[in-house]
Amino acid sequence: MIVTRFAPSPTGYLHVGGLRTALYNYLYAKKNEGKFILRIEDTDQTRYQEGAVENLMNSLKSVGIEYDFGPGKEDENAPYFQSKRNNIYKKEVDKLIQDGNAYRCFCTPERLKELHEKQVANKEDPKYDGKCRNLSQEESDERAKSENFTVRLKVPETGGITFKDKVRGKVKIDYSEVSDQILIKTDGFPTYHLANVVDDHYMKISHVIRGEEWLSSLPKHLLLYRYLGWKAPKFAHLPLLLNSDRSKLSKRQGDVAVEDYLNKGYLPSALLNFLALLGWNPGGKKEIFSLEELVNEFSLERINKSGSVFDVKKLDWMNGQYIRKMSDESYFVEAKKWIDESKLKKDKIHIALKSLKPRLVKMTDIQEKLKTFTQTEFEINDEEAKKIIGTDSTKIVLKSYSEKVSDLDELTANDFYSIMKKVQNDTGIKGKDLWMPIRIALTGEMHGPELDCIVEYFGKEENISRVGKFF
RNA sequence: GUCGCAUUCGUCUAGUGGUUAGGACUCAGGAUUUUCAUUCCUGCAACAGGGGUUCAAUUCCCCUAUGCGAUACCA
Repeated sequence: MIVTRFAPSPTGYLHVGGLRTALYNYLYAKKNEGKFILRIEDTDQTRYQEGAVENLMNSLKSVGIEYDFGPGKEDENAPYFQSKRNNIYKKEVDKLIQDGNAYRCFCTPERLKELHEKQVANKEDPKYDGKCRNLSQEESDERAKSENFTVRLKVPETGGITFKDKVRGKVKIDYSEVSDQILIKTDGFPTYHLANVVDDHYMKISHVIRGEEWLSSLPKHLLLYRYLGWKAPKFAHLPLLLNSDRSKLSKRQGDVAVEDYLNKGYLPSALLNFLALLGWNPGGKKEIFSLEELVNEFSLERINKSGSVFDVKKLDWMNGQYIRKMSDESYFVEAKKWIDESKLKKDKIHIALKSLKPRLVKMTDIQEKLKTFTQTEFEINDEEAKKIIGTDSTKIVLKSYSEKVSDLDELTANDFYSIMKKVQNDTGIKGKDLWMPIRIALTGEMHGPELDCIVEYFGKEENISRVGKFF
């Protein structure tokens, strides 16, 4: 049984990099008919943020990534908050200490800081010097009664470990590079390393798919599995998402929160598609994939090794593709979330919306572009437009147009073309000189949606009144 | 500093011991469109550098450079 998990710490919002990690875990589980778990890693009390968990879960939900087990979906492996699993960690740590694979450390933060500075100054590897490593059982027990202490992992002094990563292949790290990691903090909470290994074991995680920043600490994790007598899961370390200058994707250079992108009018499906292809691809020339297709195509073998730049331009393009690909019905539903319907003519709202469909990059663009239809007063700002609207030829066209529209009972897109034909015949004016005056008189702009949509939207009376102002 | 990982057009990427190194985004040009957008076509543009191995290396090995990550009582 394939079981994967996404294990974020609730420090604020869901990062797009986190979403990609979640997505890969989800895809791999679903592809193999396994389970996908959400676990909240909230062992650092100092970083706790009000509402962060809700925010995280909302973001996941709104992009359509659903977990099989996790907060609110408990099974026998619950709870899914690390802060509520302390008794489990305690038990395992006691075992580690008893077996001599971990030890209490009574060093103060001050001493540790001093040690670190000294090592850096001497150009030594900064790592714990092992002062408390060989304390006798009696001394350790005795001091534990009155002193604060942490618990450290006893890393072998010699040798090393070679492990296989599903993405990187063989990686070799010497134990001399690995410090005696703190497993339990003075406040009694476990560090990531311990909690992670213990939880992954008890939650029967088969594949750990996580960011590359964890690759270097894998020896510690593997050591824990060994000391605890557990079989380690398979590991896949993902390449990082980068800013355009190739630094780690950060808030300073643009949006990183999933909710920011959603609020800006990127469609969840487009965001997921885009993210999926950052660091993975199925090999063909196809680029647009539904979530279902991603599930079918996904494989760990095709994950790239190097970091990828998050290019918003490409996301923009992809979002546009998704908007255009939508059926009109679902597009209307989506579009209505982004507009103030009361400003539009109820019976003609779909005419306006549809004319905008090929013109949108993000759903938020719709508000601005709708102005063509909603504004009742406008000034002509474009110099060329001003020139065109003032010519005699324009006045002739508009007058003729107005007269012909007046003869109609109703003005539809179809009528519009036959009317324009007549205007052309009567005035002898054609091409740009014929069409542009109508557009400018109606909208004040040189550019915009298809004229027939605009004309039909406004209807007979408004066409006459708008055009009438210019001759 | 040390250790680890990485390196194909500006960006995302495909690919191979012998290829005109392919696609997508961006950009430029063109076609369609009464405008803009869409759509379509064309073009620009890459195997980090140096050594090996080999008849042949972008592809395999080593070194260098560069980038990133780790080196926390953060995850």
